Amino acid sequence: MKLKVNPKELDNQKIAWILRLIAAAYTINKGPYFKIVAYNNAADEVEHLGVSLVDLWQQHKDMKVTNIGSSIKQHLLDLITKGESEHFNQLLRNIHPAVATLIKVPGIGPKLAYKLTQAFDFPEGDDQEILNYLIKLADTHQIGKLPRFGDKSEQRLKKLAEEYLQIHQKERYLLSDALQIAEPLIEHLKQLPQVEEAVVLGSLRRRLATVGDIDIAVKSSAAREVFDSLTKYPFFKSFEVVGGNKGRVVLKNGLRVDVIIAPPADWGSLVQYLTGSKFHNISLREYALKKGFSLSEHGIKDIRHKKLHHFAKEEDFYHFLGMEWIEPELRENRGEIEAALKGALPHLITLEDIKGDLHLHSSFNIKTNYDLGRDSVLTLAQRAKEKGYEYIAITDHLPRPTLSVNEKRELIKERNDLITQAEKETGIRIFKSLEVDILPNGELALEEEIIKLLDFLVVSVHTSFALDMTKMTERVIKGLSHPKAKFLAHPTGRLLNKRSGYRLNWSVLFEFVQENNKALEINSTPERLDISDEVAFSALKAGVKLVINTDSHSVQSMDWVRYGVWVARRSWAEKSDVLNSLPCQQLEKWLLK
DNA sequence: GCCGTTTTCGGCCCGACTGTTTTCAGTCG
Repeated sequence: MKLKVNPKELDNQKIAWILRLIAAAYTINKGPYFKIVAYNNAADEVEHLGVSLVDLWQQHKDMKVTNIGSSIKQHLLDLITKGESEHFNQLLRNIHPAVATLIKVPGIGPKLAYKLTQAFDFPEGDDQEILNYLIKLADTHQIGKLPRFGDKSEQRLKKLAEEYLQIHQKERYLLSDALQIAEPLIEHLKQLPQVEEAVVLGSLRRRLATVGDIDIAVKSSAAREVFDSLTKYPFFKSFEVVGGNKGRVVLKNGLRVDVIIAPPADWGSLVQYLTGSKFHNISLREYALKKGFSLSEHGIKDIRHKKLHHFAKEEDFYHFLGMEWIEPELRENRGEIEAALKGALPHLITLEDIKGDLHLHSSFNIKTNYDLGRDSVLTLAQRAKEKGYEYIAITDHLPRPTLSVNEKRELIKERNDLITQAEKETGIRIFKSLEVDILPNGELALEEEIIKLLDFLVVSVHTSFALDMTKMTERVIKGLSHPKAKFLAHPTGRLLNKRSGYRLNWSVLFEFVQENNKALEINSTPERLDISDEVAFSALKAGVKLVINTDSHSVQSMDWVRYGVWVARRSWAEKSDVLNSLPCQQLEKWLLK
């Protein structure tokens, strides 16, 4: 096959797929093992980059990306500039295009894909066409005739292809949805006398914005009894599989939860292993190997003395390797192992550090074209008090632009009186603010006479998402330049599982925000979580300050702040990086300056 | 092909599962 791409469509997902295809080509051509590993590592890296690789290299030509050295970079630059790479095409010359589709299917690797395309006359079409052909081959029992293939392989391949065609579009769960399923189940399990502890695992424990599945570990020596008791869980429907210490529970809403029972003596090793991330664990094993240890879910093996050390506590697992215990949110292979060895891990911000919410919508009828909140200013303030906050900001959307300035002024004055009243009643400091649209030309959609009546402004983009990166960056910077604009809300406009958000030149924006004493919001709305932890991580490196807000339209959603705090923790944020962890007086110095 | 607390050469994670076949290759998380 020949690889020809449209450079404009080269997003990270596609680049990663191409790198995996090259790794597959090396595997098929029996190339050196280390090159296969290198290309796969490069693919992993690109997939987890968080910013577009093409954008990155356009902004900084000599930007270093881990696991992409001079060689791979040159080939990728060929793709970006010319739409193809001679080196890649050379490697792919004996390989049928269908291989590129087949290796996307989990369960089909390079060798199997190659064998199939050698044995049969695959079409050169899209994924659907190729996989339908594979299904047809299985149905007509042609695969089973191949050497070292039988009925079972045939059925397995058919099932894999069908699942890919169906499930492949399946959305990942939002973190909030997964926790709503997992947390009550954990509580149920913890109440059993045979259960000492129960925790979520994997990306759920690391608090990723979205998770692929829900896994729970249970510390107990009585696997049988634990599984029996699960049938009494109110939302239990059936077991899909149970065997030994593992079981998959189907809940009444159809969702599946994997439960694994670990004996107390090995709890630490198992939970460490199953929390991941994969890349954290690989790095940890590489480090351990240099010290003569081999790591697994069973414990730490001393290679020379062939002795296996068991760990009841996860902390002890890390301590044994000579490092601090690492918070799950940090386990993404972003330097946490080096930091843990030096005793230099960040002191991550906690939920208790948050002193107020600076992005809340009230039910005050401000005659806006957008949604009103459901609860009054007073109700929001009372809830803030219950949460132990010192302050909040009421940041309703703009009054309709068709209203006259006088009408707007009357509305804002009426609302200001209401806020002052609620402030008196609750003792919570309430800032008078609005969430102001940044128009496509960068101007704010609100008159200066009205802005004067407010303490500060939250600015954000709600229209014309399609501007190119440079124009969008100029737009938000111009919007943020207003002296009263303090932070950019939901900076990329992304909606998880729905839209990817607009692109910004991050280094330019970071520099502006940092130099002008502004901030970027981590929006805690579960379907936003915007900015992402990857972007926040780079923002903090550039010295940018953050604010963590809920963008609540009701009192209930004020509790979403924990999701924003988790994003911040995943980006290594400490209390001092987040402005709404400041006590009220200090916050005012920044906000009202 | 890439990397660096064995740092510019020498090494590159671990165990389980599956299917097919008597000892392992391929794939995954």
